Amino acid sequence: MTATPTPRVTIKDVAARAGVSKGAVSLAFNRKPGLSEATRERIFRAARELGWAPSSTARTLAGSRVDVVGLAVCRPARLLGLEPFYMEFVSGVESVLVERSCSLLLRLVRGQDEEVRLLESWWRGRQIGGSILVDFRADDPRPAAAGRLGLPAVAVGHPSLTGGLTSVWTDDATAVTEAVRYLAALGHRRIARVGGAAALGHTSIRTAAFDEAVRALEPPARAWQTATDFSGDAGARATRSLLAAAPPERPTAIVYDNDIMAVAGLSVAAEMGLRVPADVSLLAWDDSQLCRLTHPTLSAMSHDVHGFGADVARTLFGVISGEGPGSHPVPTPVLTPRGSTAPPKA
Amino acid sequence: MTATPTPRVTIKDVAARAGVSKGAVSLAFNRKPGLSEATRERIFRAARELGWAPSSTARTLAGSRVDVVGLAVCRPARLLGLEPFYMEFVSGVESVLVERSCSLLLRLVRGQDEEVRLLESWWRGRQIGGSILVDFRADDPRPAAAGRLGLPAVAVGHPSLTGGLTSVWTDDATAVTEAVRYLAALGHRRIARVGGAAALGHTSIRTAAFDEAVRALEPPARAWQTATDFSGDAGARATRSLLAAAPPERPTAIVYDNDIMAVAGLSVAAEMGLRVPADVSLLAWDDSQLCRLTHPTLSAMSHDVHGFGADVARTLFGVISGEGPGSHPVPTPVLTPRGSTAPPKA
DNA sequence: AATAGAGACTTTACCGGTTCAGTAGGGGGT
DNA sequence: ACCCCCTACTGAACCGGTAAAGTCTCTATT
Repeated sequence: MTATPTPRVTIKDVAARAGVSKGAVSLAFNRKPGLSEATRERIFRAARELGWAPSSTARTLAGSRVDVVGLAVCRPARLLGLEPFYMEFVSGVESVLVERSCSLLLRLVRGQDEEVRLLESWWRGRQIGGSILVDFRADDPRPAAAGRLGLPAVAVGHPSLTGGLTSVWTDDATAVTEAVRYLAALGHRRIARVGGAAALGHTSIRTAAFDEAVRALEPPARAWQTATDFSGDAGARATRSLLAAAPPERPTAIVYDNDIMAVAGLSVAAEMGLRVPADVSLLAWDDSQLCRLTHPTLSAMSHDVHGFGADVARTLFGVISGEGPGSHPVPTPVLTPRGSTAPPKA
Repeated sequence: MTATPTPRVTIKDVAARAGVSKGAVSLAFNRKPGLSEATRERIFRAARELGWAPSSTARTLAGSRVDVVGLAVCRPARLLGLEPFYMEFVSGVESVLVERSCSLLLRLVRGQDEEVRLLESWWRGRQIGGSILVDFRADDPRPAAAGRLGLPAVAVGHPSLTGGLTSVWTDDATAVTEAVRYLAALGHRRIARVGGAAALGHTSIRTAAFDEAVRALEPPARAWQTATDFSGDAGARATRSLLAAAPPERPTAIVYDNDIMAVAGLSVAAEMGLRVPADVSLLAWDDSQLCRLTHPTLSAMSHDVHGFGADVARTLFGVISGEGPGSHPVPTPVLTPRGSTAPPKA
């Protein structure tokens, strides 16, 4: 990409116009001491008149801050497009970045190794000042890589998964437990869960919590769990196989790990001639607008994904400015009952 | 954001290890003539051994290419998250950027003025080498801004909207016409369209084409059109009001401008006790996985959004490397009939 | 034998900032 | 009147590359 002969205005022009050296302009724009109020004012006026803003490229090269935050996402593109989660998360992140005139460098990667290489090259090339890490797996290589590089990073995921990195997480275990208790309280004793990708850490956490929660029920209940790839198709397949059994062997309630799968489940139930919620109750996760667009509307474990993204970004700025590792829980998803859950019909 | 005392390896280290000057290293890495094959090889080996890659920041500052592409999106975050379109589009763009080791700088903005300011600051600060422009409106200020700045840009939208910029577009008019003819061929004579945001250029194009297509029908048909904000809620409201009328005044087929609204419409029909497609046919746009997850499945005007994004990115590289303005149509969306369209019941 | 020209590098001057060691000028203390 | 210190600012080096001009060595030409 070649440059165009646009007459660039640089710090030198501003300095000349204000009648000072470029060092002075730099001091002014970085709010550092050593300038009189009058000079400072003059410099800002000159900059305003010329429409100048410091070049972040030059700043970066000169060794100060890097005002770009990296986000590598490793999921097949088609899935990504569908999951309302990501875009909303990104918009939350953005909302905080904008306040600090930072930008988001986004990259879709195909695997964790690629992601590690990317982070390394971003960081070593000073392209980013820090990074957000999502979708943790067991034995994730990223915390070690971040540590080795000294890359400021925030991990989105439970501390048990994020290898000592500063983490921001929702308490999935508690949420799963709440979901199970809610369904049990409605009278359900045959409860299934259509989980997300088995390789993801938070899926394991939810799986364990679900088992635990069902085991704790009194009177005892029957449980089913499957893993999927989060896609609607997988959700549909899982639902079909769950609902294919005759009534005593068929769950009366199904919990899904995202809302796409729940939507798919709803349609499978309809296709099989089962009424929701009379014959089977459905409970979605990651409540997005989608859950209110179906008929019946979907009950969901909902949380504020936008706010979540914002929290993550804020936390990252903390890490960048030197805060030690920490663990930041965000509010647990709350149960939002709608039309898809009800007591099982006798 | 402060730098960490990571021992950076720079071009100097590579030069020293290969026993040449840094100029030589630069020549080698930019595949420029003037080096013997042996030296070139030695340099690459040294770089590989040290794990060095040129710093894109320094490169940018030195005045050569900027390997970042900008994309500012102006839509409310909640909507964005829902529209499968964007993430899929972005993933298509990425797929081409990755091949050329470029990155995507993404920013959500709240208005066109903000976007113009952003583009200006990105470009003047040499943060981007070019930009993708989406969501054109009437009298859009962006083509003029891009022209004034000399910013290489590709406009996603019909040439009539994009003010002389190189454009990549789908032929919405033809697609709308095809949709109308298809419904008419099924026997529908009362056809409604739930359009997108009225301010967007492609919405006007579709609106005009719809009018035109309906007028051309023989025997004559009755038509309705509304504008929305693309949200599911708006789609639901529009559908409700369309279906509230008694049969002779009620459309027997509805076309939606995206799939979210079609899903919402489907649920409204169910809620009102109308059968799809027996009582009313529904046709979605921007076919995503969502359309196959409902019951009945949604017929849709589908196109390859991922490929569209890739085309846009490729075109942008063309513009960046100096190609003059051009107009690049991509394949027209094709009708994909599924379960939500059928002849109206007598 | 002198000269030109090409090939293979090296040197050097930027790019647009930051940073830090100076330095000029003014006020206070003795 | 002299020294010292503080404030306010300047100048130059540097960040990690690129690019244009310069140097040196060889070979081909006249």
